[in-house]
Amino acid sequence: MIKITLKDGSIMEYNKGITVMEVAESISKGLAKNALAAEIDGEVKDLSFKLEKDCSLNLLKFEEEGGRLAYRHTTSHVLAQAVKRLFPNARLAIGPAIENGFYYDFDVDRTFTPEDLEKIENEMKNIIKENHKLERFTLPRDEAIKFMKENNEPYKEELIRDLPEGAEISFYKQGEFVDLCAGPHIPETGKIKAFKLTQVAGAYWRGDEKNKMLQRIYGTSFARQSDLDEYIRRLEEAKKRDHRKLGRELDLFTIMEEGPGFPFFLPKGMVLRNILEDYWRQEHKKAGYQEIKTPIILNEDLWHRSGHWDHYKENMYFTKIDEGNYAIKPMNCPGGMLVYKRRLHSYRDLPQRMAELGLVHRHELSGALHGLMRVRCFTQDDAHTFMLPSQIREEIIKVIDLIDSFYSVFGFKYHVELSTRPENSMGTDEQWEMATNALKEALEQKKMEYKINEGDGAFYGPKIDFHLEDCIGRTWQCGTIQLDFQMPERFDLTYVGDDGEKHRPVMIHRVVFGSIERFIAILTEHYAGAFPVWLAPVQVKILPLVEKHHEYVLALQNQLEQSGIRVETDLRNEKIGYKIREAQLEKVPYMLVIGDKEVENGSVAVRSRKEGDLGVMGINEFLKRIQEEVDKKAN
RNA sequence: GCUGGUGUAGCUCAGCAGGUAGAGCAGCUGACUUGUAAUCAGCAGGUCGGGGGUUCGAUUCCGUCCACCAGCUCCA
Repeated sequence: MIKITLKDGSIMEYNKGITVMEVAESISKGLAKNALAAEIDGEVKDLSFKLEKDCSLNLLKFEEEGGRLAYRHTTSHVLAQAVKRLFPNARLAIGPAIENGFYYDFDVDRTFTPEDLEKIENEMKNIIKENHKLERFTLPRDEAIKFMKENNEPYKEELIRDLPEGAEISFYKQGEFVDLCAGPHIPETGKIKAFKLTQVAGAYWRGDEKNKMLQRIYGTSFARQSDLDEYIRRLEEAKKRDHRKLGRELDLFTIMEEGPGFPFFLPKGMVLRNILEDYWRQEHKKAGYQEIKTPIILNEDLWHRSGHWDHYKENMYFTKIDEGNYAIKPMNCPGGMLVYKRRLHSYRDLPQRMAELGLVHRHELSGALHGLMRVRCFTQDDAHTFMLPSQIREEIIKVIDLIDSFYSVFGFKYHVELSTRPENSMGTDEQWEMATNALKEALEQKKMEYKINEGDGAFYGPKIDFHLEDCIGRTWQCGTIQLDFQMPERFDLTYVGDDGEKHRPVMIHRVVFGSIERFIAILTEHYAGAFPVWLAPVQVKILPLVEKHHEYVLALQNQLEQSGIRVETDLRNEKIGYKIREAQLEKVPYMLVIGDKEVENGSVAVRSRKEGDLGVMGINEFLKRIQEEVDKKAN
């Protein structure tokens, strides 16, 4: 007998060798029906897994990540099986479950068309109806390679060859289809209730652009048809929030053919941008930062000294001035170094925090450009802090707190990643270890959960990245904190210690918004263009009923503007419904309807974008209301 | 940059087996003087992404360049 600890803490006894499925059946019929996989001592396994010793067991349904991944992973196998039936020449690459679905990469001579997808979907339905059992088996390495050779699957063969020594090589068989796979999977194909193939795209074998481009079919699956429908509806909803569409409709910014990746900010976008920058300046002043501005073009020699020439040249633009070679800055740090170096510093003056809203230019691949999210010039809300080694942790924590205070104003959720030393980086292992540990310690002291991104750091140091979500769940890196021992070395930065000797300061690079452009894009999608009053480019729109009210309206506009409110008036000769409709579509937070009654007793009829008609109130009452909302930065 | 797709009026889109284009909204003009999401009428608006080739003739066919979209790669 073995003892099995269930999720609720109860301990059950079973015969050794019992399968997970049998345990599930013994607990309840419903559970057995809905269970897709199981977590056994923390590892996700198939339901057919045999329990041989005491363990903890947590049955996973679609609602649990482990169950969901197994379900979608099996759907991807069904996709591969259908493709092999319809296109026997297709070679299989990989087919994992991903965040909102799954994909499978194929090497095929022809390109899949939408009609092909439809045919594949139909074949998948057949496979589901045929209800094949998924059977797991393992092979020793040489047999596994032989097996894949016989099946003419060169990509699978390569995968097996790259598996570490001693790794178990497992396969899953469903009907005539066998795939190399670590699993886990759901017991049979018939359990898949609702799926859809969503798109085809190219993808490099192993994500390396030097390798062959394969064809990737994306899809998703759900335990219920209604959930799939809801997912599709959400995607459509998200399209309406796309900042590129809203940016045009709300006249915030534009990107023209004449400047791919170089956005133009229009008057309304500038209002938003300036509010963000004003707020940023105010908060940074409070947090002990001084502001500087460094030039956009600097001599090429500087970039040799900083290491950018060796590590970042591909992304930089260059120019010539009077026969001299110059570079357009892709980062603000070298300029910041020069500012620090302009004079001697005492240990008493550290930490010194120098902030800069710096416009940087980077050559991004044309295919990577994406509205304001991915551009070729953007403004970083940068800062470089120079400090004593003993001040590192405290400074990092201060930055973490500052970033958190910004994001919470907008109600953003974020997650944090720690990126470690990349290939082709500067410095010694000791320096990197020290820097990485300092970041870790700060995160741990803050009790923050974080994911580690091996090899994803900057070339000069490790970093903590803050990722925000956009409207369709993609995450974008915004804030980052990077610890740097290299630049101070390269630029021979010093401070004078209490011993009267020169010492090397440590530096951090950090941004809060990341890029003002990207942050505005995320804000736009987050609010679906309906910015809260404190951010709205136009806060109030005054709508006179007819011409005789214009005089009152203009005086009212003046009064509100004197109080710092951003106001527009609609003096056109149109019906009130028409003016309201337009203001509503422009997502203006407040509309003031002005007719005879309002003119007579000096009031305004207030309509809120969110709540509709709020009734008549005095001008001062309205002013108080809106000013309070602005002061609170209400969302 | 790579793979696939797209490019027609300010916006959303129709059209063309090859004979130089049309709608709605927006704009302008006029009428209407209006109480919480579209008043009516008229007018104007386009080298059909750029430059080539085939053709008597190309917005339509072919190749090329540019831009955009999705994904890959890369990143704030």
